[in-house]
Amino acid sequence: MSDATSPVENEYDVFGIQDKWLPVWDDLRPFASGNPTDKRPKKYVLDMFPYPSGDLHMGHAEAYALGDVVARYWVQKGFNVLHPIGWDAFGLPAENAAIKRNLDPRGWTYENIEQQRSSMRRYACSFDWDRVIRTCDPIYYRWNQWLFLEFYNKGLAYRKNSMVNWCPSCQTVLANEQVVGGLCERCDSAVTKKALTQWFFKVTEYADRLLDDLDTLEGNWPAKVLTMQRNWIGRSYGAEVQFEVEGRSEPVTVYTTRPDTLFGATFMVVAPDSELATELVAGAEAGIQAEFANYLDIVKASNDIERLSTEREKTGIFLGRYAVNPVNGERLPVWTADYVLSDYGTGAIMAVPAHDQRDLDFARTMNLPVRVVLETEAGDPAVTGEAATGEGVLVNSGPLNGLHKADAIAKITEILNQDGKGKAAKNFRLRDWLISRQRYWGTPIPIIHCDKCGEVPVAQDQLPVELPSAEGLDLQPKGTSPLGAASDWVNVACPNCGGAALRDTDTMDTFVDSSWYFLRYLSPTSTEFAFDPQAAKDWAPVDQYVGGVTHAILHLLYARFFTKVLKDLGHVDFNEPFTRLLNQGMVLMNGSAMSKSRGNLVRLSDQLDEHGVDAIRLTMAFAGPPEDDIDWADVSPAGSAKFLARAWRVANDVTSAKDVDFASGNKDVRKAVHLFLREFSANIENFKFNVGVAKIMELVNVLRKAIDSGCGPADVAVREGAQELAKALSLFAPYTAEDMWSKLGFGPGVALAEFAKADESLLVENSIVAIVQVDGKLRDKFEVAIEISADDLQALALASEAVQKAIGEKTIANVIVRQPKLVSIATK
RNA sequence: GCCGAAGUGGCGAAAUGGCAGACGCGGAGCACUCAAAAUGCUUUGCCGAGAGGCGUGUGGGUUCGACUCCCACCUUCGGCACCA
Repeated sequence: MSDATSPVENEYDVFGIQDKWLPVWDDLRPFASGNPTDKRPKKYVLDMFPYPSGDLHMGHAEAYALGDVVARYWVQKGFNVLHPIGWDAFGLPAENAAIKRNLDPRGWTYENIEQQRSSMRRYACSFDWDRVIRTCDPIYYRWNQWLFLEFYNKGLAYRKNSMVNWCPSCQTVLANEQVVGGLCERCDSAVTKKALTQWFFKVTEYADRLLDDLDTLEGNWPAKVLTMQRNWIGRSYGAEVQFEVEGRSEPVTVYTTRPDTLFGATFMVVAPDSELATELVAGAEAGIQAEFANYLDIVKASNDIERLSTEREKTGIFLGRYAVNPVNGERLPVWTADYVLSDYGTGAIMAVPAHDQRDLDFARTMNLPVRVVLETEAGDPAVTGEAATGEGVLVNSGPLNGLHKADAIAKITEILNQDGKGKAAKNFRLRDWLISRQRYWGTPIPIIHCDKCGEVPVAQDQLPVELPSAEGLDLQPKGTSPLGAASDWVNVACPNCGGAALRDTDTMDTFVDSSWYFLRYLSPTSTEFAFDPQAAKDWAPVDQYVGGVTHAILHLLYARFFTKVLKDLGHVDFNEPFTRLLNQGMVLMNGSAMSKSRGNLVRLSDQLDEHGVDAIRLTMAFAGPPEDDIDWADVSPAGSAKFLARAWRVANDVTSAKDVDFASGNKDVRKAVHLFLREFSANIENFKFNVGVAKIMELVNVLRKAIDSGCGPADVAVREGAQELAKALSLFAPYTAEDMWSKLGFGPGVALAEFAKADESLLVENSIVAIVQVDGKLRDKFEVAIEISADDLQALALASEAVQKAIGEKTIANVIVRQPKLVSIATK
């Protein structure tokens, strides 16, 4: 044992304190939240759970550093904070890695989880380790299956055949949300379309609520995320209009947002891959049928990348059929073209080339007529090639003539309604969520297919439907689920009739797992509930969610959808899962995302070995606003380490005894400490972590100066400051803070030490520096009493030599006095 | 193309409409040292010897006063992208 004067005890030893405190915390368990007698108010702080693909990286380090600031802050504000962690453990990367290395995805996944868990412990994350969940555990995914059946029984899970997104490389279908710019989110292959029977969740039934409830999150979620969600849901208002088609008994319904332009329709277009197109062309002459078949082949083969290429020529063919405009009886040729989508609206449109750019482009390509029905300031669309989409007055439109756009929409909708030819309607860009996947490493869908009985849900008491062992299964992607080959597993007796039946062999999209995991943390081991309803009442919804903006649409939309369904099913009593959301930025290196192929990868473990955990965490928080990206090339972990040593020395230099009354301490130092307390809280609560750290640095500078050249290390105000410093630093640098706390004479657990309240009586100012501006420019400043009168302040300002000089020959036009802070003089 | 956000020193950044550049990185200088490292202190927007002037993407506007509010433009980034 070294004594108190040995150099080792008086030096800041970054790695020594890590080794010293880690085992102490393991025993102390400061962040356990499960004590039922805990009377502190509750707060639920949640970090997005990681995918276990290897060890933690710099991005995790930023996310968990910032999430920890929030979680630790509320603990030290006296709250019982629930801050859990788990693993989003199912999914393609594990499966692909398993195939590549010829391993079971299980082993790979659990090894990575252990690796990450150990790194999180070292990183001093303030997680409650009693509540860990892993979505690939049967005890977890059993409840995915339960939820699926809840949805199924409500009619919210259904199976249908449709054209779906297909990734030819992953050999699986993808949800709309997983197609990014026409590419597979996971592997960047060009996504194509394929007709398949797949499971969907009926998100569209909740489209209105998902959109409207975003208003309740205003101010608490980043505006950017709210906008992205609104755009994604994409609600539009318009009308459905019925067109008779010659030779067809049923009219064809089209959707339009511009029913006011109905008199300007000059043709109709149906989506080539729609049933309607196939049906209509069947009644056409043979030549057209052949042409159509050819066109449809071309359309099906094209992927989204080709479709997205800009300035693409419009293509399409005439179907040889005619529709009738319901308002004027005109015959409109019916075309098919791939610019009309089969899965939006009704898959058929009325084309008004004068007032819709796409219709105009098509009309000009195919030499179809263009008729203006809305007079605007723009030129003739047929000549300029620019559709007139602005405001104007209706012409050539019978009863609508002379009306403005909005009035015309109302009027025509009314007319159509009366005549039974149409009605007001709305549409969404949002599509139903395709949740089945043709891969192994996911939650089996708890449905049994029986030739006699059809889809039969697995009984509740038969859950979970456990994923069979991967042993002996060929996981190579081949377009159908590998589970189909597990014959012992697939072949079952129908629960209904007892006859031979087959299990559904698809697995669920892993976004199902993450859509409700925040509830599972509340009772992570329950075999009775997905989540304990009482615990949900106590803790949910999440007060503060922290995670990357990459999940701005998919995960957050799905989790919001689940929450609304669970509310309707009576399982929760709130509408929105995440009350407040913080999106942290990314960690870059030299301006771009880190990657092995770019050669700019910075390894977290290397950084931790070089600078220590605390310096890395502090650097993450201090680099800038949390929403902004951090370029690791621009920041200085060495500078952070230097600062931590400086802070540590302050605590080490304190010589006064603990448990003293601070009232006798140096007034100036005390004032600085209490001003710090006030500002620091505000900064943290407003996510200005970088400014909060700057305030800590200022406090250290004040204390350093007080010790070296002020009141000295024995003054109790220095102790007061050092104690609050250790507490505040604990949010960013838990090891250093714990060691400082120990130097100050306390037992382990600075993370549980509550902040002192700012003593406002110490912050009362009796003088202030007043400033004087002449024509908006600062010309003088001087100290004045806080209660100075406006007249006195003005007199002082005008008497100032510098002010006189600035005014010079000019005459004073106006003097504004804001006592005691400011005098503003305007001249002319 | 449409929607949105952002432009402040050499760099990361701060600033309820009221002292622009807090805090830090980097730089310069000094002290301690035989020396170096570490540490501490001073200094550091630009131009100018100085007085002083100029400065928050550009141009206007509102205001006694604008990084902050309004309009237009430029640039960068993000989202959506044939959604009728």
